[in-house]
Amino acid sequence: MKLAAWNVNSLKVRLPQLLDWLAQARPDVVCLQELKLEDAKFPRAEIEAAGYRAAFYGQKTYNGVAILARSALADVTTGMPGFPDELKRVIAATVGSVRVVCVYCPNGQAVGSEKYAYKLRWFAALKEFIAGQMQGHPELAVAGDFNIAPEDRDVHDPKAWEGQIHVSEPERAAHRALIDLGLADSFRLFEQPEKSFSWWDYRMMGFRRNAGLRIDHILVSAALARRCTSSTIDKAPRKLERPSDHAPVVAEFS
DNA sequence: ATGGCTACGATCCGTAGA
Repeated sequence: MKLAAWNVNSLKVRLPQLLDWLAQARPDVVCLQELKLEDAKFPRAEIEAAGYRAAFYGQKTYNGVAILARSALADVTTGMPGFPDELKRVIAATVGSVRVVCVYCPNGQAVGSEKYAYKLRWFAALKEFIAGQMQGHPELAVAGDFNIAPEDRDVHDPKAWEGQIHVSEPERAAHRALIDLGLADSFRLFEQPEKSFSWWDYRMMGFRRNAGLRIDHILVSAALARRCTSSTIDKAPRKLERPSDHAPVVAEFS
């Protein structure tokens, strides 16, 4: 099974790139973030014509998540129980024996801001939600845009970013709390090139300078980690005209 | 000098992202 996560930064704008990428990469399951469209405008026909079923949870302008799969999506849930949120950030579904949780974690804007406090509250709720999901689902993946670079090696310029949003210690502690539930960062199960990132700023020629962050992750339970045969970042779509600022991350399982 | 793009929905600028 090939599982991917991609923040497309507007599904409307990126749909042609997504369809091309699905045809080339042929993932079995794809977690999408930042659809930026309401459910009535979800391009269901195009996605189905590409061979995928879809569960989606969208909203206008901001946020919005979806799970695409070549086989059936069962037990679809949206949001997190116990954490009412108007922002559409979480959708989960079972594909085969694997529970897939697709997340678009809050950005946080700036350390100390109201949005930062919301980000930390949100991650506390995510930890509880995932702990619950793990109860009934030994094979579990949490995939998406976490908006946290877990370690300095996930940051192009750790000095410049020190203490900033995406790398601050409370954010990294929130990420570690997920790992401590018994999840593994699939990317770090394997030897990886130095300076591997999944997001690059549109400004300042960020991609050309490889001035990026690794903030998109596929976290896997122990049972799934044992089956994981690769975990990579596909930079090809970031090189296209009018790209998303995020690249897809991809993990394969035996 | 702390912004520089991009997307969006509102107008030709503000909000948000990361």
